[in-house]
Parts: sequence; structure tokens; C-alpha cells
Amino acid sequence: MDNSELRQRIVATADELYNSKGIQAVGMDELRTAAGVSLKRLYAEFPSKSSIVMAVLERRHQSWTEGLDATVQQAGTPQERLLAIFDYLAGWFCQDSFRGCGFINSFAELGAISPDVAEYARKHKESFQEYVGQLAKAAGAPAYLAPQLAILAEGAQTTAAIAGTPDAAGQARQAAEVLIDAALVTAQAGSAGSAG
Amino acid sequence: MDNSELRQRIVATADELYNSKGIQAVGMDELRTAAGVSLKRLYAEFPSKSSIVMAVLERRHQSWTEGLDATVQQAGTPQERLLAIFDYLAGWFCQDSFRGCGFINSFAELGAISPDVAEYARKHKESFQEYVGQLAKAAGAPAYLAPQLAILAEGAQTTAAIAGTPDAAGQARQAAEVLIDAALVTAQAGSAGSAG
DNA sequence: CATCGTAGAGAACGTTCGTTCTCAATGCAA
DNA sequence: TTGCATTGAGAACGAACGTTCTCTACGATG
Repeated sequence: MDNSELRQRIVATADELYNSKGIQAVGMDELRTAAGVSLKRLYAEFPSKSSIVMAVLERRHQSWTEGLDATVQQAGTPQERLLAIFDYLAGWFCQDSFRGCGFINSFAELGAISPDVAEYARKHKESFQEYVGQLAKAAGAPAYLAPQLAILAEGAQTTAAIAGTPDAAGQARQAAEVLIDAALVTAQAGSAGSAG
Repeated sequence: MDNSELRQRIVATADELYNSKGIQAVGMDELRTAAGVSLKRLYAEFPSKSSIVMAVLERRHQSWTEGLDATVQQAGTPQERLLAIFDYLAGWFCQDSFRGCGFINSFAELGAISPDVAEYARKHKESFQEYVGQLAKAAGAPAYLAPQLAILAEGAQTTAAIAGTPDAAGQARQAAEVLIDAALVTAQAGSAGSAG
């Protein structure tokens, strides 16, 4: 087996296990068994558990970014693209494996004792905020809209996870519609006012 | 020392430690030392660590509920009361000890392996949603407003925790203003339409 | 066939955890 | 003082963790 393929299998298995049970609740032995790898090869690929955790976070970031962008790209207008964020969340929340945002969870679990995990979670959320900022800019919205929508998305994730229902995605989407409309009306009124 | 006073000191110390380092990262010995209690008395008061965790969650729920309500009561109009939620968050986020919502964190850390923790986190969030629902009803807002504001509050908490800045409270407050105004306008238009 | 390097299975190591037990010290009643 | 119950300090226990080591089996090469 190729080393790269082996690494991928380990990280994918770790991702699943960490997501469903929490990082600290999954030992190296359980991961070894689930991935079907000997401890020797596991430690040949990764020097420590924390390096596996970081690899899982990278995988999550890539998976989230690609999945979100794929959904957004399918939307037509800039406004619909902003709302597509919440359609992506809705699909995610309905998956059986959904147990909250992996970055929020890992930050809650390890952020206080692992600066690497805390920093990666921060960067992931920052990159999401920037992404929303680009979509909002393309829609001609003022700068304050993006953080508002990002907060809605974060809140929908934790609400859906803890409540155990996917309702929050739709509720956040409706709130986003109101916020987007209000922001665009303000922007148009502003430009119209300066033009007239 | 009174037993009840001893219990309070243990739970208060555990709350601090669990908040700053995470629950699983704090052992019984560290808690024992910090609280200045012998292991014997500690286990005389609480049968297990998980019972201490549940006591901490109860304490957090009470503290949060009382603090929020105190801030809300200071506001004048029903609309201002709804916005006071975010003023309470703003004050909380600025505290040095703030490290995110304790229920989100405990859910992320233990929810998957402890049904009690998951259930308590769910009930806490549910009670918050009901509280917001009462405030929204008093303001004459339609029923869909409360979940929207609750999602904003949740998102502000995680965003502030991970980003490490209190900005999210103000951003969520401004979004809440827009949502409240829109909801009240709709409600008034609806009642005006039916009346005229 | 003999030999050597490699890989898998899992035993073993040191540490840490939650929990229990030991033991000496203390306070109090008679 | 004597005896007894209670307490505090921390040693001790079994389990589980992350990590390393041992040993056996196997396959390639001379």
C-alpha cells in the first residue's frame, strides 16, 4: 500500500472516530483497530497523536471549504450565494454523523491545553469569515454584513448540534434573508442618495 | 465548616478549573488541592467526578440565568430588553475568564460519551430559547424571531471564544436590531392590515 | 536452503487518571 | 488518662492512556 493512501485512511478513520466520540475519548489502539493498521506503521506515519489531530483538522478544513464552495457555486445571484451558505448547513445538519462543528468541538476539548489546536480553529473561522466577506462584497453589501452572517452560521451549527435537530439552518437562513435585504437596501439608498 | 458551604466551594473551584482548562484536563487531585479539601471529604460530598460535573453545570445554568435576567430587567422597553441579551454577552466576553459557553464546551467534550451532560446542555439551551421567546412575545414579535435571536447569541459566543475578541457581541447586537425591527414592522403591518 | 531485512501483532513501559485504603493525629466523652 | 470515632494527608490500586519494544512470520536474494 502506498504511504500516502495509508495516511489518508488513518486520517479519515480518525476524523470519523474523533467526530463521533470526541478526540480524547478515542485512544490510539481504537484508531489502530478501526483503520486496520499496525501500531508500528501508525507511528511510522505520524510521530504522535497530536500530529494526527492536526492532520484531521486540516482534512476537516479542506472538506468544509470544498463542500461549502461547491454549494455556493451552484447558486445564481450574489444574494442567493450568500443564502447558499445556509443550504449547505441544512444538508450537513441532516447527516447522521453530524455532531457539531469539528473546530468548535476540538477547540472546546483541547483549545485550552493545546495552542496548536486553538490556533487552527481560529484560522479556520477566520478563513470562513473572509469567504463570507468576499460573497458579501460581490453582492454589493456593506462590510458589516459578513460578520453578522458568519455569526448566524456559527450559531446555527451549535444550536443544531446541541438541540439535535436541523431546524436551526432554516431559521438562520430566514434571518440571513432579512439581514441581507436590509444591508442591500441601505447600500442602495446610500449610493442613490449620493448619485441624486 | 458547613457541608453546604464545603460543597459550594468545591463546585465553585471546579467551575473555574473546568472552564479554564477543560473538564477532562483537570484531575481530582488538582481540584482537591485548589479547593483545599481532602480527597476523603471530596468523595464524601460527591460520589464521583461526573457528579461534580453535573453540579458545575447546574451552577453555570443558575449563574447564567440570573446574570442575564438581571441585565434584561434593567432595560426599559421590550425591544431594549431583547437587545439587552447582547449587552450581557458583551460584558461576559470582556472578562478574562471567558472561554466560550460552558455548555457548548462541555457538550463538545463529553456530550458524545455522557448522555447526562448532553441532556443538560440541551435543556439549558432550550430554557434560553424559551426565555428569549417570552421577551419576544412581550415585544409583540412573531414567534419566528426568538429562535433567530437565540442563534445570533449562540454564534456570538462561539465566535468570541474562538476569535479571542469580544467584537461578536456588538455585531450580533446590530444584527438583532435589524431582525427585531423587521419582525415588528411585519407584525404591525399584519395587525394594521387586519384592522383596516 | 540459508540469511537477512521488514512488517504485523501485541506485550510492555511509564504515566496519569478516578477511586479507595491506610494510618497517624485529633477531639471528645467518660 | 483511656478509649473511640473522625479527620486529613497521601499512598496505593486498577484501569487506560500514549508510546516503545519484542518476537515471530514472511518474502526476497544469494
